[in-house]
Amino acid sequence: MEACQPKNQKQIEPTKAELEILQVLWEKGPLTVRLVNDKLNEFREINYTSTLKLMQIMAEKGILTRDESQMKHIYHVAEKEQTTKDFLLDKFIDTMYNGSAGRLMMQLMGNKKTSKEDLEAIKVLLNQLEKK
Amino acid sequence: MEACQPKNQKQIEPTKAELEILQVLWEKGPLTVRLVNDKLNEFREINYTSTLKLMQIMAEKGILTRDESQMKHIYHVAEKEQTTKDFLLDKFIDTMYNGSAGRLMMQLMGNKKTSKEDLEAIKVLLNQLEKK
DNA sequence: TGTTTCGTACGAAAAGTTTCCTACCTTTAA
DNA sequence: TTAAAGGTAGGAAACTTTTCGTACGAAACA
Repeated sequence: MEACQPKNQKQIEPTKAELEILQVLWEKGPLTVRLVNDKLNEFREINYTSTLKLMQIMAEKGILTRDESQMKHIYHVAEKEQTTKDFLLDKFIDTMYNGSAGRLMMQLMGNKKTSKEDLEAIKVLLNQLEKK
Repeated sequence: MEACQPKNQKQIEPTKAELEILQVLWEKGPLTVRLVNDKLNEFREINYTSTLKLMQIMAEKGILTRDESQMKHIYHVAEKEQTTKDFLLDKFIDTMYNGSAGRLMMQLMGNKKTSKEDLEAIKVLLNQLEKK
């Protein structure tokens, strides 16, 4: 079987289901399909072969790579987690805040989800950035 | 024709194309299909009836309401812009940062998209929040 | 050694989303 | 008063994404 070539083009945008799988792999590191599927089933019912198929497609697209040296293939995330997250964050900011990260910040600061600790940490970071 | 009832359930998640339309309406306020379509065509080719259909579907789903008193129906966003954005932001934080707004903050602060002015504004906001 | 369990591969059905054709009505303008 | 322009409605085609059935090979085990 051929090695899976990542398409040499701009960042690939994962679908919703693909993102679920990425989350598992980001958290746990390289895994077999079985283990990914078990994890997914903690949240929702999903057939083993469905997860398999999805991960095979992701490998074709170049989102994942896999180690086929064992019978149980091991799937790895192809891009660095941070690279993908940066990309998705940018896209989110573009569509939701006209590309202004500041506006997103504003919304976050007013958000109940931002805790006191978060705000403290931000202050520290701000000071660090300022010194440079 | 019946008034369009928003489905009485949890927040509806707009699709990609629906979000495009929401963006136009958020920016411009209530509009006819024609005007929304014109705006969309500044970015990409899209047939008038496609936009019409989409907006009709959105009305059915309760994402939009419409004023049918004129022949040219006027479409309004049903939810407050901020409500929808809060919802989408929450979802984004959940999937990308395990629900921690702080982590998103951290990424933003390190991001090239956050300008000096943004950082300044954040500092001001931080101080305001602290005083309370 | 047979049979059960666990793995991959592949194709296609099912579901969701987007696009546009066609029909038909109203308004506008020649 | 007719033709053209512009509006809505509805259905179906096209495309994308998700799900799973079936086939078949390898490993585990009785």
